[in-house]
Amino acid sequence: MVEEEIYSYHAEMCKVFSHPKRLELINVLRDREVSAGELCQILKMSPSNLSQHLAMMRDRRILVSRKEGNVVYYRVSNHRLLEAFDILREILFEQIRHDATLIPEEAAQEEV
Amino acid sequence: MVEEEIYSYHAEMCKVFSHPKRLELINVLRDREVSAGELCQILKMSPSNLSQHLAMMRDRRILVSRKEGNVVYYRVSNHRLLEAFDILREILFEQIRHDATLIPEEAAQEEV
DNA sequence: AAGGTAATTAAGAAATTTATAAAATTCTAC
DNA sequence: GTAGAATTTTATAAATTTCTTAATTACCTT
Repeated sequence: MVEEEIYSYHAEMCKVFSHPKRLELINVLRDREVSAGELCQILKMSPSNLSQHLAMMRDRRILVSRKEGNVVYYRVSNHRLLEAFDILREILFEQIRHDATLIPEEAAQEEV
Repeated sequence: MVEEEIYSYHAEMCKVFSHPKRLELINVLRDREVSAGELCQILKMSPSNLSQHLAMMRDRRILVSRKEGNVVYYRVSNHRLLEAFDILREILFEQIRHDATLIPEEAAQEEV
């Protein structure tokens, strides 16, 4: 496999993280398996739209599913994904904290 | 800041990783500062296209720049980003290795 | 097998992202 | 200040992503 191809697959994988609802979904599945129907309610999305997001995440093997009767359960395929998720989220929080100190009123509050 | 908003920012940040050239760019900047012009050559991109990618990465504060004369140098703002980068890349490699063992010829080669 | 529920698929419109080409900006050196 | 190099910006066309609605599939219950 060529270097260039690897970056393409890597980018495809990262596209999973580039939508707020998909991030929320991953966070919901952090420590448990949840059915498509429950996910609809939790994420407040239409079954159809959710299903499309689930399909693309399954294609890229970020999620795996298990069918029980009529119900399909989803879970995260590899928990190291959540490490990456958390690192990026922490970096984001650092940025937000840093920005807060640049806003006079908020910086003043911190000094209290 | 609302939970929902955080996911949106988080997703915006992750969009940086969802393009193969941007990933390659981050990898080039892993351990050094490089000018826009050099990046053009290394990544084989037009100055204009590269500059647009650099701008969006700077907007999201994944990169920071420093100007010296009329040369602009770029570097990664936070090295923890590379931890996330590497975790995702490793997961990708695991997937590729796993797939290889499912292909008869390749699996046979591994047994040699 | 008929009806109901859960989930997926398909089709199409709207929004976003990406790449290319041309114009503009910034700085250096003469 | 004019010419030239490095970089950025603007405009726009092409490609991709996202969401909505409607149709379909899979499975359970009676």
